[in-house]
Amino acid sequence: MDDQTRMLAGLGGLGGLTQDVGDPDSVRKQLGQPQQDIGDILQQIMAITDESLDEAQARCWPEEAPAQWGGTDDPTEGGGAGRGTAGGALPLNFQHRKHALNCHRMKPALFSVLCEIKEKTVLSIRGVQEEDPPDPQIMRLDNMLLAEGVSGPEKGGGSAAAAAAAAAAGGSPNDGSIEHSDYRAKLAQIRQIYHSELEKYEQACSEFTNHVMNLLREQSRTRPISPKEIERMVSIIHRKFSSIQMQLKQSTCEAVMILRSRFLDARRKRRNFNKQATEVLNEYFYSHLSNPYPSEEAKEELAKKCAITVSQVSNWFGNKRIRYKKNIGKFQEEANLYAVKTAVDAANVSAQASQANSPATPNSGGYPAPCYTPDGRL
DNA sequence: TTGCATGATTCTAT
DNA sequence: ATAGAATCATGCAA
Repeated sequence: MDDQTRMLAGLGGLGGLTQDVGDPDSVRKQLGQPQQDIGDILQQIMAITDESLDEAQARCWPEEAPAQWGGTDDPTEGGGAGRGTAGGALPLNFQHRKHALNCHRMKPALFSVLCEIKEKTVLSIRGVQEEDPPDPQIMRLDNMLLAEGVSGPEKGGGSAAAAAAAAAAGGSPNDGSIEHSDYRAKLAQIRQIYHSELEKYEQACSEFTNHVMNLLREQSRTRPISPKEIERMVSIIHRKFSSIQMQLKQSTCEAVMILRSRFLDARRKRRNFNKQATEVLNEYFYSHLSNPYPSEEAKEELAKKCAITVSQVSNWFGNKRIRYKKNIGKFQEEANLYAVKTAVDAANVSAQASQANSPATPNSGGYPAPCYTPDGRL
C-alpha cells in the first residue's frame, strides 16, 4: 500500500465519514471533530506536496508511473502536459492504481478541501485583478469597425456605412454610390482580411483553450484543480488572445482611416451637371428671378428632374444667386434666352390647352414675342 | 499652361 | 436652419 492509498484509507476510517462525501461543508464539519486526525492528514498532505516530483514518482510508481498531486500548477509548463493523459498506452499497474484512486469515495471531498486551501493561498495571490472591465479601447475599436462596416452584418453594411461616412464627412454626398466603387472594393478587401485573421485568432484561441482545459480536467483527476481554477486559466488565455485581437482591430482601423482619407475626402472632385440639368435649373431660376428661392418641395422636384440631390440643388441656387447678383450684366444674355424659352414653353402649353378646349382655334403658335425687362423678367 | 466656369465647402450673420 | 459671401478645387476650352 503506498502513501496515498494509505492516506485515503485513513481518511475513510475517520469516525462518521460515511455519508455526504461529496459535500465539502459536511466533510469539513466532520473533519472538524477529530483534531488529531486532521493534523495527521494535513501532515501527510504536506509531506506529499513538499516532496519533489521525482521523489513522489519514485515512491508511488517506482518504475513507470508519473507523480500525482505534485509539481507545477501550470499545465502548459514542462512535464505537466501529457502526463495525465488517460490513454490506453499506460501500463496496467498504473491504470489500476489510478482507477482505485479515482473511484475512492473520499476523493471528491478531499479534492474539494484541497482546492479550497489552494484557492485561499496560491491563487488568491495571483489572481487579484481577474475581473477585467470591458476595455474602453477595444470598445472604441469595435464601434469604429462596426460604423465603417468592417465588422457587423455582411453585404450592404459596407456600402451603407460608406455612404453614411460620406454624408457625415461632406454634408452633401455626391449621390454616395457613384464614385466610390473603388473605395468599396478596397473596404471589402480590408473587411475580408480582417475577418479571416479574426477567424484564425478565434480558432487558435479556442483550440488552445480546449487543449488547456482538457489538460487541466484530466489532471484534476489526480491533482486538486477546481473548476474555478480552470475558468481562471481560460480567462488568462482569453486575455492574451484578446490583446492580439486588439492589435488586429487597431491596424484594421488604421487601414480604413487611410483608405477613407484617400477616397472619401477627395469629395471635392466634382462633375459638372449635364446640360439638361443645368437647363432645368436655369429655367427655374430665371422664371423666378424676382424670388429665386425654391421651396423644399420645388427643390425636391428639381432634384428629381435633374437626377441630383436636394443639397446640390441648394448649392446650385446659392451659387447662382450670388454670382448673378455680383454680375448681372454678364448674365443678361442668359436671362433673356431663358425668358424667351419660358415664354415659348408657356405659350405652347397654353395653346395646347386651348386647342383641347376648342380645336378650331386658329393661329395656335402665333403669340407675340415675350416682353421682358432688362433683368430678364417677363 | 492658363484662365474662366462651376460645384462644393466653410464661415458668418440673421 | 438658411442665405450670403468667400474660397477651394476641379473641369474644360483656348
